[in-house]
Amino acid sequence: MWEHVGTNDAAVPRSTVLIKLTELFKYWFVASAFEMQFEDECPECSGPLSQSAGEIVCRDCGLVVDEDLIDPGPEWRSFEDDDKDRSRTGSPLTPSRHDRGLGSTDIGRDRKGRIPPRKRRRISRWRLQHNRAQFSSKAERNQMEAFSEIGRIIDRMGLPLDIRDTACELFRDAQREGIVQGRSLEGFAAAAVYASCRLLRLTRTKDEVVEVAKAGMSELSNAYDAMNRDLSLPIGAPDPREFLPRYASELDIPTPVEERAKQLVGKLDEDFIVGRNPSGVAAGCLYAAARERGHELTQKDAAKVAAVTPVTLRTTFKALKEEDLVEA
DNA sequence: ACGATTATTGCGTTCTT
DNA sequence: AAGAAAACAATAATCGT
Repeated sequence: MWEHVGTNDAAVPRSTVLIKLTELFKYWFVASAFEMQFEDECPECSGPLSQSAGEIVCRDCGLVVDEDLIDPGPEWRSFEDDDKDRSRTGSPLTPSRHDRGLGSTDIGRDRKGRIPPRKRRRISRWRLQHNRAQFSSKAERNQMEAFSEIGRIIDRMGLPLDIRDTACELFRDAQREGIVQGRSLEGFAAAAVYASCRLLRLTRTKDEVVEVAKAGMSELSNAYDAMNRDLSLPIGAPDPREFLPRYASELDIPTPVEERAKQLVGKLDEDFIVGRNPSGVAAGCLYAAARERGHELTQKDAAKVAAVTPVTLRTTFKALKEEDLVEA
């Protein structure tokens, strides 16, 4: 729906005449269209919004701003690498389907029992063979398995759909590189989700993914490491700041305090941060900022949302005190 | 296997009511 | 004075290399 703006030139045929009147007018038009696209922000944390299936959620705090929308339908954008082909014929290309949504046919079941038994058996045999014929290789079957697992994880974690799409793309790439061989399929599904969260700056911890995934921690790590290495993803160590919006939202911490916490993370010595649990650092700075601004927050609660102990929170709080702006 | 970080537990101290 | 919260210390577990 929003992605339509600016990509579909044919959608504004009547305006084009007017637009040509002056260059100025043209720029105004483009600017206002752009603004319409992005003017909405999260009422709670004023973070960016994202549209998932049937609802609009905040990318930072996960607040559901609007739901039960009309499904925007197929996304008319190209999923090819070149980004050139925006053909509007044929079925929509969906990356989360093993065949990209092309030529899928399902033979339904007879729920009402109106088809005579003889015919029914024949139909059921058709279905079986038809479904078998859909997979020309083991790889395709694996891909479908992985995609459905990815979709399940995304759903359970309440993540936006574009995360799912890039996760599916990542899995494709991994498969093309042949690194899935001999490793857990579920692990790769989980790893793809984790990696795309990292890529799109919606960082979650591995633990959070493992909790809902079918894969265990070791499977995820194996797959993720392999992907990171062989696909050379541009992912470094997670920045503590990436956790702040979510934690702040869960603790009902006002935005200015969260901003202060972000600032504190930035002021922290780089040597201190490396090798330390980023979400622990985030919790420590959040706690420090809250105490400084007189916002009620105990170490216990702050540590809890970050899934660390008060003791680890304290180490960064202590460093904060020793180094600079935070009073005892 | 090793060094560093974090978790766990227990306990005396400080702050709040 | 009582209870909660924060600080401290020692040891076990875990992580990264």
